[in-house]
Amino acid sequence: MNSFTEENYLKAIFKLSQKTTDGVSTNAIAEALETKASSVTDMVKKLSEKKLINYKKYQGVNLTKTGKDIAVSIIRNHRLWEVFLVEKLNFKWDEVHDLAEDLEHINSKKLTDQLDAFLEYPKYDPHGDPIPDRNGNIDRHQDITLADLNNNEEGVVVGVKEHSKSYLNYLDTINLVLGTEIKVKQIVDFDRSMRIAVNKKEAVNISHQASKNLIIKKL
Amino acid sequence: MNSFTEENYLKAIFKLSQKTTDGVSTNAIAEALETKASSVTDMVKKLSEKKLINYKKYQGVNLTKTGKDIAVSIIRNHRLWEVFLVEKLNFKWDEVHDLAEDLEHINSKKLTDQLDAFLEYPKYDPHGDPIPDRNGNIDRHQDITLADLNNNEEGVVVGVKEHSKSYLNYLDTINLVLGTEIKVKQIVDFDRSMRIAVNKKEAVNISHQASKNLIIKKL
DNA sequence: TAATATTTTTAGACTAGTCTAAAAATATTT
DNA sequence: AAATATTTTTAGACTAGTCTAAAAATATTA
Repeated sequence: MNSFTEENYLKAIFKLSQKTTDGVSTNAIAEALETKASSVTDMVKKLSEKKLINYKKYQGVNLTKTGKDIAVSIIRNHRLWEVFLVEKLNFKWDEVHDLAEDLEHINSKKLTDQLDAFLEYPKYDPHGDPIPDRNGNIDRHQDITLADLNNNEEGVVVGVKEHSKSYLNYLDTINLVLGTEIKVKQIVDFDRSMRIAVNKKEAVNISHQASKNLIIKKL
Repeated sequence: MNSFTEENYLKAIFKLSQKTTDGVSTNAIAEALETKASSVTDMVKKLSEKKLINYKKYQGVNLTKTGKDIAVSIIRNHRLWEVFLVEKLNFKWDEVHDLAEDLEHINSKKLTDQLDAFLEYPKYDPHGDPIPDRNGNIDRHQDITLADLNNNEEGVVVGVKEHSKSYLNYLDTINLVLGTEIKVKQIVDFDRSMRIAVNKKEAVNISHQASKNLIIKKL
């Protein structure tokens, strides 16, 4: 059995290793977990002992098969709980992250699989992130963002790349949720902000900072 | 915020204080939590510092108002999660304790209350234990057990006093679940075992050990 | 009430995880 | 390639929670 702390390290390493080809650096882990590099070194030695990661001094780390399986199953838990909270308990999409962060560590294959069935095998969580299936397969969807669209192109919101409360809340206020249809009306050269039509109705202005974090499926 | 460990101490102290008029002893807590008396002394000092219990050396402890509120809310969580697991995720009543033991520490008033609503405000958990309401009121039901019934008396199973997997599982095998009707057919003087009719059908034999842990409402 | 048994507390040590400060290794710049 | 900057590791200390062994307090028995 692994502690919550160990599990959080594995999850962070997994997510960081998605973004890079070679080993995940000590500093990157430290930043992700808001801890110090020296603490990371200590933990990384421990996880290496347990054969959950491969580690050579100064070389960064990579997950082993076992380590990756654990990380993915925690992510599966996290996303399923988020669906539960939103669909069944009426939480908003900006309220569920912290709770799911706790719930994800409840360690029971049976619980996870029964929850999955109860929710009718959802494919995506409330932020559009794909939910790994019980074998750990993740349906990686492509990364076109609103910022990649050209003038007059249309798309549907399928996810977000930024999960902060403030961002999600802002999207809510301008009626951008999963499934919303968007058409680009104007791209402002100066600051790369966009004027967009939301669900064929009102045209709102959205900053580049905001548009580049909105994952879109082109229509 | 309190650690899981602190919460488990509060819960144990609460349950022990139900069974006694005066202070809960160090040894009793140690036994309940399967730890050593010296560890209990340490923790008891800490909880006393935090004003969650009253403690005077060698005198045993009692919960303060705040400590009691915390303990009750954890018990509320525990029992609501048990209902969820059994009603919604198809767990058996002998499978839910350990999971609920983890889930009970997820600390969110909103989560608890939404779960309560989702489950339609259940009054009892799958073992017949009363669920405290959101104000912490517990509907203490009386303690008549099957062992208290006389010959030819009838009752309905409303709970159990023993929560071990093996006991619950045994009850299942002889079709004794919540709501089962029982009639006492014979009381064996020698070992105080009973011959009982279950749901007006088959007559089975049940030991005193087993009958005294079955909470009954007389008919 | 004196002797003995039991319970509780104290003292000091251990583990997991964290930190700061300094040393060692690696990377970057000139 | 030498000098400098950055990253990573080490060394040693701290906290929460636990333990063993011994001392102190309380309870029981004769």
